[in-house]
Amino acid sequence: MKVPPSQQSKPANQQQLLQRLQLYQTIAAIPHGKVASYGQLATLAGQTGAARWVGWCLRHLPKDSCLPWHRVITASGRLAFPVATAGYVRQREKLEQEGVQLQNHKVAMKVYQWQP
DNA sequence: CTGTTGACTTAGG
DNA sequence: ACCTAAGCCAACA
Repeated sequence: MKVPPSQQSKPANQQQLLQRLQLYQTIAAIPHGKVASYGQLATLAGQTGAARWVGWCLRHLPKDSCLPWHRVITASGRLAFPVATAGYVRQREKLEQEGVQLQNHKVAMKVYQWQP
């Protein structure tokens, strides 16, 4: 059965946009001085198992975004950026600025991980 | 439409 | 604790 393009115009695109917005909202909810993992955020945003998608969204974040992207780290407590890269340094500075200390390039998740 | 890619995760060795 | 392999999802060529 054929459907005119006018009627099958998809909110699918809009739905995906809403998913991203919900992700942004979730990230914005991370308290000052706390951190969350990619997988954790994916789950909270309703996209369980989409940790890599979260990474994609952050990479494509608008430059003027005010999201606390620096509070997002890997599940093992490491920063997603390779050590000694510009991104790593920026994120680490912002975290330490909030009182989140790193030891051996790792964050103590037991202490700093956000628990909603 | 199929194949790659990546700011990831988890289970095994 | 570190390395590898496989799984995961959306975006992109």
